[in-house]
Amino acid sequence: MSEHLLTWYDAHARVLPWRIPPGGGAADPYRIWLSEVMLQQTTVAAVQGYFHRFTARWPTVADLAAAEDADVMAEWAGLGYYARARNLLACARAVMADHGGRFPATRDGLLALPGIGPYTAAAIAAIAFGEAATVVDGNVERVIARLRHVEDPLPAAKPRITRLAEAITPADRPGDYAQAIMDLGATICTPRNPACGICPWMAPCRARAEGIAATLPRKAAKTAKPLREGVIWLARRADGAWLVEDRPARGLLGGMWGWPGSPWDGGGGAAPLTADWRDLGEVRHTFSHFHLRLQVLFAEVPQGANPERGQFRTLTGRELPTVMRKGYALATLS
DNA sequence: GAGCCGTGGAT
DNA sequence: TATCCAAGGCT
Repeated sequence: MSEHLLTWYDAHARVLPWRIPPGGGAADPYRIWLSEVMLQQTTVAAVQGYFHRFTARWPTVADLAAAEDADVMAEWAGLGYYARARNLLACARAVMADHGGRFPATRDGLLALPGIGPYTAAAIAAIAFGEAATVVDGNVERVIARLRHVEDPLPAAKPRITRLAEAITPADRPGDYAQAIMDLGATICTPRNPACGICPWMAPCRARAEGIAATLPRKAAKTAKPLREGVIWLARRADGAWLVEDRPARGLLGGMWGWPGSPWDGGGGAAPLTADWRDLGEVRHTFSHFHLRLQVLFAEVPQGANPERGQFRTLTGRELPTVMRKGYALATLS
């Protein structure tokens, strides 16, 4: 069965910057690792530019390990899930300090590194090191649920789906097979309107036979996102610098810069300094688990301004996470 | 196991 | 406008 999928992949593999062609030569574990971390819960289109900028600025794992934290966080800004960037640095430094500058060549060895979980470890082991490790991402969950007619809802069905995926993972061409089954999910076996008519696995697919392919996999119902509200204060000094503060190292937007603000509980708060604050309106943003509405207050402040919190920094806006960029855009465009 | 953790594009 | 969801990991 895998032969059929690989034949399809040989003809339809997408060309991506971090990918080697089907049957191609040795992959660079650093580039595979970097791309896989960036691609966690993130689309190919969103990753492309970031991957180019990171590899141009830090061509090797040694370069990245030696980088300043703030530079890496600023380069990651806008891509989301910022714990990935913190773990990226921790992982690069662990590779240098504990592994002689080379990534572990096995799934189990990779799994011990920060930011590398079951999926990413299997992907690197298969693609960069030729280990017949089984990748189970969202694509594979969907493909296997349909192929093997798994009606139990996710995430409870994940262990069973993993076992079913392992049972059909071939020993031949592990890296190509891993990318092939994910490509199948991304381009043919899609969530809404799967193109079963041109699928290389149409014949063995049990959900297709039952006529319920598009309804699988089933998923547990999600809870509604609550609305949180707060205020942010954007102060621009006479020299053009902006008042920003370092957010706590962990948690939401951890390690990133942000505007001084109230707690996001609707209760208001105190401005970071006394000034003639002007109401610019509001910005809205949706995070993974809540909606946010922020009132934006803006003030021009003198060069000698002495705020109670934060530091004045020269900004382009691109160093900021997206929700903070929205405030910056409101202030600079008005 | 379940909640936390971003963002932008598609529908 | 609301929802889904994309090469998940950590606690």
